[in-house]
Amino acid sequence: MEQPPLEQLFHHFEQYIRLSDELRTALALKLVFKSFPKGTLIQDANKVGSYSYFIVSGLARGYYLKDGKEISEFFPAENEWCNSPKSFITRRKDIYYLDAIENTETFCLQVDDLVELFDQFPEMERYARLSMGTVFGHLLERIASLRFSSAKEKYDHFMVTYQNIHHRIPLGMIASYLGITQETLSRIRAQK
Amino acid sequence: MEQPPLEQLFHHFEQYIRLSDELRTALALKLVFKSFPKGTLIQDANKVGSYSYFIVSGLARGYYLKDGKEISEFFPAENEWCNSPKSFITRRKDIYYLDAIENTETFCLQVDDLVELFDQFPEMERYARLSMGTVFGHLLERIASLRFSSAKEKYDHFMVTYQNIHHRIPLGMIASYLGITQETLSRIRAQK
DNA sequence: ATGATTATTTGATCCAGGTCAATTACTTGT
DNA sequence: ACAAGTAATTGACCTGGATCAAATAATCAT
Repeated sequence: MEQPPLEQLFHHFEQYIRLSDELRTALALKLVFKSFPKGTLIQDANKVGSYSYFIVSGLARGYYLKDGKEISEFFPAENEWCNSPKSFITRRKDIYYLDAIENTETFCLQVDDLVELFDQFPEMERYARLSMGTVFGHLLERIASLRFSSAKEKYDHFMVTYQNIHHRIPLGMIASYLGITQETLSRIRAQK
Repeated sequence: MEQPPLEQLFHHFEQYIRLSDELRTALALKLVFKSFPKGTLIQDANKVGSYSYFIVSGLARGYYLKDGKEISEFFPAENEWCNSPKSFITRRKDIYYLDAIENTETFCLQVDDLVELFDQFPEMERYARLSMGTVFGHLLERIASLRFSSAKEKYDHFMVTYQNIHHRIPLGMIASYLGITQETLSRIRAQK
């Protein structure tokens, strides 16, 4: 196997904080490189999600089951963390499954190790706060977009916010993400 | 005027971190007590929202305008922070207005002061990270609830998550929060 | 208290998008 | 390359909730 590209992850951190050599070393010791082939389950809703995965390459999906159907909720891609947020924070089970839409390479970090890092490196707290702020913004955007009245408006908004990766996500998943049926989405796409 | 009830705010902090005397003093110096009579604007979307308000008593509302109509987005109440999240973080204008649904008493904190606190007190970073986690969970809940199929389901979910304050929020605001018309909400309420 | 303003309810009509069903593309493994 | 499974499209029909309109109830200022 290749040398895992830790530099990519470090670069991500440095968008928020300056990484000391000590912190680099500590991170390198705790991160485990892990690959998920396309279609594989990354996180099972029946288990506590004690891991967070930094995606080096590939594309994942968070979803839950409603009336037996998979409802897609988010699509973490390269340079984003992928986890079951509530489960990771509260250390309890939550409703979210995660799976790999594409072959996905990740660095895996255990919640206990993260907590240790928080205790040892105050700048990690800062990183967490600032990067959460980014995700926070996305969530607010998402909430606003979900209330766009028409299916077309929702789809248009999706195409803008996910312009880099929308073509990598199957239609059915996009439909459930938008809260519309795939038939409707298919028709919206047709009439362009 | 009464002595502002700083203890209430300190108590809130202590749900996440232990407050040193130094941090208490620093907070006390930076927080400004401010009241908003019912109906008053707390934050104008045409200005950068450089303040965050900790609500001591009362009830507020975040909303934005869509096609000239007010769309309610969140209802911060006692012991919660009230701000225009994206504007506060990015220091740019955002779409959100905030107003007081009831007479509302707050402690006001300026973003620059908060940044100073982050630099001086690492435990403030931790507080921010942990309390953001709480709000994060609420947002995810909210996103899930917005996709409940029927208007009735959405309303039922609202009644559960806002069980303590739902009776204090006018029907029209609840309707826009749920993304349905007030007529529909009125009918749902009638048929119980 | 009283009129004026604002919020809520109730009724009638209509359409966007859901459901059900069948057909046509794509994938994927052998 | 082919069969089997999965994903996307297309068609016909129907319903939940939107819209428009008007009546009633609640709140507020004087």
